[in-house]
Amino acid sequence: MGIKERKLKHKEDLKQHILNAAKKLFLENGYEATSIRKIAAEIEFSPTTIYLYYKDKHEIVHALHEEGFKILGESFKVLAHVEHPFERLKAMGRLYIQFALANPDFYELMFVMKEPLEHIDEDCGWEEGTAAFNTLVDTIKACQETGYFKNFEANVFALLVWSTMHGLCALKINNHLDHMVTNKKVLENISDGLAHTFEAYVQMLERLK
Amino acid sequence: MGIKERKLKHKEDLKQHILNAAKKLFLENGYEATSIRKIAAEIEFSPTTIYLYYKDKHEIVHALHEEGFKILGESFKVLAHVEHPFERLKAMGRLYIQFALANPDFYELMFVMKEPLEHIDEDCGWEEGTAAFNTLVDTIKACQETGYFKNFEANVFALLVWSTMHGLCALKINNHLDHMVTNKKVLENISDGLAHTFEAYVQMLERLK
DNA sequence: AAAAATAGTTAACAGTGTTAAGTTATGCAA
DNA sequence: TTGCATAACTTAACACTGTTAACTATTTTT
Repeated sequence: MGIKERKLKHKEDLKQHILNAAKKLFLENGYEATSIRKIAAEIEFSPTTIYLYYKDKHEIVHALHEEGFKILGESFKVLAHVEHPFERLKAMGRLYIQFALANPDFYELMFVMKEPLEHIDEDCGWEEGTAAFNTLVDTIKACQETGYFKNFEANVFALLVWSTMHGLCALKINNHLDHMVTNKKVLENISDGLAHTFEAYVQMLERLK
Repeated sequence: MGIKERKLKHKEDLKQHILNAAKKLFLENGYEATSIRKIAAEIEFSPTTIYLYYKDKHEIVHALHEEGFKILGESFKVLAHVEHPFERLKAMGRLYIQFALANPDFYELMFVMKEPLEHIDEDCGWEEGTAAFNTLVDTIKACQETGYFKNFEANVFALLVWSTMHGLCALKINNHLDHMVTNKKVLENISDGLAHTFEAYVQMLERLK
């Protein structure tokens, strides 16, 4: 009983097993409560065993961060079926917010925390993020071809759009919006859902035709 | 020598003394390296003494977070001398970025981390943040009176502006922009300085007249 | 002078990431 | 089959973290 069937034949299996346990704890209890020791307990191995498969905690959290991008990428797949560029951009924004609200811990790992990116493959770049950003740039460019955002450099404009979305999501997730709702009437509708604010943003972008 | 002149007559003095030590360590070595024990060592007191003046670490980091708002508020004072609302809005943005880049650790404490806001005065609200946001709202309203941002609810629009600025600063500070500069030509100018991107944003806002 | 309140300390608990050294089991050559 | 090297895993420890209970020494009040 205590010592379970740990006949995971290949190394890769256990490596994945560790990651799954980490993911489970991460989703259930958040980042804070996901320690090496708890991951070890979850898979019924000694804490040090984990270091045979992952260099350090950074590497685990980086792997989780990649998992997050898989989830986001998966939800972005539907965008291929949205013909009109601006509609695609809007849908992208909605999916982004949706992802952030549904997976706040993953969002933090992917876009807020610096831990996953530091000490991991020296200045090798941030592939996942760059890829996601490039699809945004492409969409912006497509929008420009239909008359939107004229006279803007696509990359810079994409960064602005992303920043707005990220700022919105980050402030919401870190409770900075909710903590501001003392002025009851003033900000009530804002932090209710981001949907309302997002629609105003769309309206704003629409004026840039 | 070892036991220095610890004749800080009043309690408040030592409380401030602790905060100054915390601030020093915080500025020198960042948040990670600012532990209760190190603060205690800095002021040559026992770690537990700190708990006689601050309930827990949250309270200290909250006090630091307030210090940050004092610095930002100080730099915002010059805005009173900027007559034209839109010019004032632009100046505000520049000062915000300037503050974020000059005091990244404070910025993180004030707008990124949730630690300073949780477990501190239950749902009592975020006075500092709310106050700062209100001055933004006022400026937006003033802009609207001179023809800008018509048909937008001031609060919502202010949140959008803040989100963009925050997104930009947060991504920059957390190195998410720099880690994306693998596509050398594409993003070179972007993460160089935020100034360029900010100017594009101003240009964008100007079109909403 | 005795009692009470104040200020600060030591020692400990329970937790963290991480590493060096030791153990056990596995597979392979002689 | 025996002997041995290597891989897989564990135990014990280090140096930290925030935090608390219990203790001491000093000052103030009665």
